[in-house]
Amino acid sequence: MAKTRSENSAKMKDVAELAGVSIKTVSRVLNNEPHVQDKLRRKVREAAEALDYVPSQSARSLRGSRSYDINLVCHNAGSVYVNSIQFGAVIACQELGYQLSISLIENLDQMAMADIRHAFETITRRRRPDGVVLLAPYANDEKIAFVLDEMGIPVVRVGPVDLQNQGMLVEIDDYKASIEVVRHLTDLGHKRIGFIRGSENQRSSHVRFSGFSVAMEAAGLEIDPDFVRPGAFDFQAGYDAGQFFLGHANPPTAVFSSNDDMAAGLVAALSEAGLKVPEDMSVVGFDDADIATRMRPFLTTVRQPLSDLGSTAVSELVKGLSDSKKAGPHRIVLDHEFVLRGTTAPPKRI
Amino acid sequence: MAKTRSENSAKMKDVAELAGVSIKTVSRVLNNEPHVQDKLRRKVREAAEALDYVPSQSARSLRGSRSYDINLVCHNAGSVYVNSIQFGAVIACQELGYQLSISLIENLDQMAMADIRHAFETITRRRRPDGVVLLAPYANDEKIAFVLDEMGIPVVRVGPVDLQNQGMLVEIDDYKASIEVVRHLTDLGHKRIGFIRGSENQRSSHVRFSGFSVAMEAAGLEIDPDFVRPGAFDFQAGYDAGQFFLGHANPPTAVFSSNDDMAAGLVAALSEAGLKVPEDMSVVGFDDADIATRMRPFLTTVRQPLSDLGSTAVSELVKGLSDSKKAGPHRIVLDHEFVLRGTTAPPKRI
DNA sequence: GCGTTTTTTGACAAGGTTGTCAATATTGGA
DNA sequence: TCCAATATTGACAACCTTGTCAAAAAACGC
Repeated sequence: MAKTRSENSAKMKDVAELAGVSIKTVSRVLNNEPHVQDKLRRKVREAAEALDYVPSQSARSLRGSRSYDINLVCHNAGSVYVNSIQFGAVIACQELGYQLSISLIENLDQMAMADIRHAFETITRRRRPDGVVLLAPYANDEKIAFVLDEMGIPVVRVGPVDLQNQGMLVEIDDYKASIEVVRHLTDLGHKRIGFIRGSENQRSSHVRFSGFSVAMEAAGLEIDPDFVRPGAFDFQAGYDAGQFFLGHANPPTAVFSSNDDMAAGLVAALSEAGLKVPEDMSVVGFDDADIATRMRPFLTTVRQPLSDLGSTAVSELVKGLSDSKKAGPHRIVLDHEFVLRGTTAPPKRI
Repeated sequence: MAKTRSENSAKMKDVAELAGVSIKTVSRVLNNEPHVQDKLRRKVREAAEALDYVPSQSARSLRGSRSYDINLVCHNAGSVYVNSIQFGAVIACQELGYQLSISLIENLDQMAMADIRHAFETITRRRRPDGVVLLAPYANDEKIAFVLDEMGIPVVRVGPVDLQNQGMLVEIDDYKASIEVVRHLTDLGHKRIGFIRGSENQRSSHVRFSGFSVAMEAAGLEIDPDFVRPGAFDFQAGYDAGQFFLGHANPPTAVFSSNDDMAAGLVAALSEAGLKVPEDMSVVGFDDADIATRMRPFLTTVRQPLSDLGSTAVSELVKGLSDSKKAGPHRIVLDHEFVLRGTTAPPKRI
């Protein structure tokens, strides 16, 4: 079989000897600390390179204050939303010399404060991550925010949040995006516009709905309460909403769905009933998920730069760590993009 | 802001004092080592519980031979395949007290042996993972296998593999599943059956095709080379295949697609041209991905227990680690499931 | 030129665990 | 009952870094 594991990988001591300096100086150079002559700095770098030296994270994190580990806490590691953000986060971590680890927490709703604290303490103590990336819906959870703050762990939240809590936040402007969607529909001449909400425990559901409401009002249009359907961001909810509209005497001519999956469900329901999209009803989604271009016609939607959200979250976190002065409240808004495709057209009727 | 980071989390020393034993005994108990009286064992467990003790992974991995870290190496962290496996792996890791970290390697095809070795050495030395889970297409890569074996890192491969290399492997029986698919179609009366291949660099493409071929031959049916279309596991490839079949004078009455995404593309192409599935053409996919129940009609397909593949890979890896005797070559085959849905029916014509 | 401040460098301890090995307690055999 | 073998326990070193602090070197002020 293979050779025994450890091998003879170079240690800091070896680098120090080769460079003719003390171990501590090597440490300083490799951590980009000041107080080292440029000449020595170069020597050390060369020695490290020559020996193909890779520092031991275990030793680093045991002794030092950094673990070079960032923990991504999420709810469902199977969803496109989570996975795309995670993808960006992994890339950023690799570039910055960090390691991304994943933690799953389920059923948080039913957890008492003590359980939440326990869950995070376990995550945290096992391999004291330098920071935590908190994805929706946890990004907006007060209890988690409190526990993590209490533990002094830097956090970046991803997604819309309404916590008073200061801290770092990376998001897109869901509100503005929703307004653009409505404007697109009203520009086409729609007046009877429906809306499919997302999960009640996700802040984005509320923000998108509020953008929708405001834009409708700004356009001088009434919102028919019948046309605002509930949903949980899943295909079936969109399908159900479709069934409802099909049974309605005077359905909306356009529907804005809080996400693509539901929009696809809506379109499926309509198509099965023999209705044409966009001729009989215009549909707009949100996310630009895979399904937006797997359905026919392609879905008009709003693209969220999910992978950028993930990488930005990580790089902000890391940036905040090296700034000795704790980076204060901080909100980064990435650009979304309205993607005009085939599911929207002027209304046939009014 | 928050309290300072470290806090006063319990250490092994504290547990030892509370239990009235030596530190080493605590270590033994917590690692399930032999040579401890049951009475002491219980005492230590209670003390650890009372103090809410969580061991420091850094110290453990610095001193000991285990890092309690498992590294998942994959290519594209955005795909459903990868993400579902990863999901299972995270769950298993959490249960077993391990941490899952993710590494992305791109463009491996173009990497020289030295680069591959370097990439893995970096991954490996940073936080010496106890094992590596290698996903397709890397699971079948000779160079990676060689490098990891040389480094003495235990590996579990997930997916079909044709390496001579011994080692652990977790997969489903793609071959058998393909045969079942063909049998289903022939049972329905189909004789002219097409096939859409997957990426050439994925072993599963070849295995599924070979199952297809064998089953066709067993059924006494000819394979029309025209009906075997290329693909890369993506929606577009299926769509393209559909276009081809639409232009064919005498197209197949049924098509077996190497995965669901391509099957969906195929159905989309047919629907756009006004053909009905399954009436005009039966379609079978592979994977039981989300899209299988997002399209209409629902896709007949083969379910891969992806998340189970991930959790099994991790638990086998961990099992292999604790068996002092290196677990030898080892192949675990999980059950797949043929999922009969709406895209298959007897042929209208022969 | 000499004392003082500032910059650069290194010696040493410490971090929390596990491996080694010796010491002690227990068991078994005669 | 006593000695040998075995099972249990603990003392101590070691793992590889970084933080602390003091020493050495350089720069500065007069």
